[in-house]
Amino acid sequence: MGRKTAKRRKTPWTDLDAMAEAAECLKTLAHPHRLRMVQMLLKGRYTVGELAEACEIPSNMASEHLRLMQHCGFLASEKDGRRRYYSVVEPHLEKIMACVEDRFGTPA
Amino acid sequence: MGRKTAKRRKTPWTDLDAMAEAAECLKTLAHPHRLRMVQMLLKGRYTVGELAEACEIPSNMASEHLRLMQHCGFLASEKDGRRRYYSVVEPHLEKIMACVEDRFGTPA
DNA sequence: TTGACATATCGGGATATGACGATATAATGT
DNA sequence: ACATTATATCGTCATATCCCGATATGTCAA
Repeated sequence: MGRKTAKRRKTPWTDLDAMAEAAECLKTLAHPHRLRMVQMLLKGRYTVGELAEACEIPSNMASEHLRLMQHCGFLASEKDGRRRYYSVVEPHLEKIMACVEDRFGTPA
Repeated sequence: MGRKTAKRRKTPWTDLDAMAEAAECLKTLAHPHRLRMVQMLLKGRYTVGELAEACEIPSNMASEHLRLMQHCGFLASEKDGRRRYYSVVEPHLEKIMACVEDRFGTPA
């Protein structure tokens, strides 16, 4: 008798569709201002304006970066009056940022 | 007397130049075929042709991807006759790929 | 030397991304 | 109601990236 129900895979590697999803997410992360935003948001909640100031960019651009990161599941946001607070919801970001800090320098 | 030699930093975050370098590296990684190549190379040495076949792309494109990854310090290569073997030299790739596999699916 | 193979490089064309100004929406204070 | 603040969206331009065909380089085998 042959193998029962075990699926046969052509290669032992993660399939290319999943790799394409992963690439999308990594591409979203791969931007200096977005990296700083994630680094900050891993430590606490911040508004668009606070993140914009820390990145030295106008707030409309910060808003756009945050929209991208929310869209790919990294962040969530919550309104408070006329401000909007963003925070991290993707748990893997912590490990990835730890790698980045280990390789490219930890703050202070 | 004040603090001795401790450097004062404007922000507690990794500076934006370092983030820009990190972003460059992440951007290089953020491609489905390059992700698969790294996944394979973390398990052993492969030639351009083997990597190209596994990614279902022509070998000239594989060569280009490998050149990019070598240029940013991820890979090294070694010639053997008319073939060229690539391998991983950046130690952080293992952890990052572990994150990717954890989030987007481990092979088999 | 000739031909086949493995890899690398070059040039172009389509598409994606980033930055920016202008404008829009929404909440607050007077 | 009106002005102000905080955030979001839109259109555009410059640039970067991706994919591909064509071609070049280097190596081996006959």
